[in-house]
Amino acid sequence: MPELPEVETIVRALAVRLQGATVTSAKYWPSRVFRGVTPPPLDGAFVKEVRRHGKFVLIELNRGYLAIHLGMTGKLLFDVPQNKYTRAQWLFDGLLLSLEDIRQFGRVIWSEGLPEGLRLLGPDPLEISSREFVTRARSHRTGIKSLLLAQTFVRGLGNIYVDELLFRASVHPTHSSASLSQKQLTHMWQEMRALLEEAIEGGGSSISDYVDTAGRQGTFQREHRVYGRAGEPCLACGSPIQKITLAQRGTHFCPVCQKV
DNA sequence: AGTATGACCTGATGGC
DNA sequence: TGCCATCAGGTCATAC
Repeated sequence: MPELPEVETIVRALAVRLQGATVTSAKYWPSRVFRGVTPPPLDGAFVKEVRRHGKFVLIELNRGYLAIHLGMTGKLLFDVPQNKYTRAQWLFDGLLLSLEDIRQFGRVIWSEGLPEGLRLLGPDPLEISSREFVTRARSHRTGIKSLLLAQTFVRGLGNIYVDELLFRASVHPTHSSASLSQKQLTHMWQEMRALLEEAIEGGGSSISDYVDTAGRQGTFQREHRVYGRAGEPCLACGSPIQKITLAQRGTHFCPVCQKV
């Protein structure tokens, strides 16, 4: 479900309410999200900082790091009662935070240092320089869509925003990354920043599951130009948006505006 | 290094 | 109403 803009929206809300708070209690229900390793109770630990690391919500406590990945259907919600999809609950000075995850593709990682799985990710799309983006992209010879989806290339993009980005950059999803010109990649870098900033501004995209910590939907789905618009006219040229399967992911693009 | 495929989970939707 | 297939904001692991 959530990609960079959705996680950023969640993290901003968490930061406001959790900064400096103390964990009163923590409860974990057995589920796949822990991958066999349940975090310790954490009673008395306090929150130093909450930030986003790619698609991970990272809660830095004085004793270590709680990293939460929401997978496809994960939600972090304030003040909701426990239900059959509740995987964890934390009480922060009387404020209840619940992790719900229907499909259990999400993950909760506890580590005293920054978890290795996070350290191995590529640079943040909002922090990478244009030069580095161009250099890195040209050092691979895979298709541009699969490269942008690889969290080791840049951390935080997912299926929606990659499709939207490639449309804005007028690049076909299967175009080889190595053979994109410097000009094309620089343009893509600019569009990437603009897209993500607009999406954060809109509170992310809600297609089916995504809601913020207050249970509210995002609004950026209204601005999608190709994602979920198969068969509808391209907003630039009018030809029908095409949907194909690439790397088992639904891929939306305009066959006229996005040439190989 | 790349790509292709299936696995992991549960629910919603559409066709018959 | 029921059954079946397909699809879904994401990784992983394995095999060529």
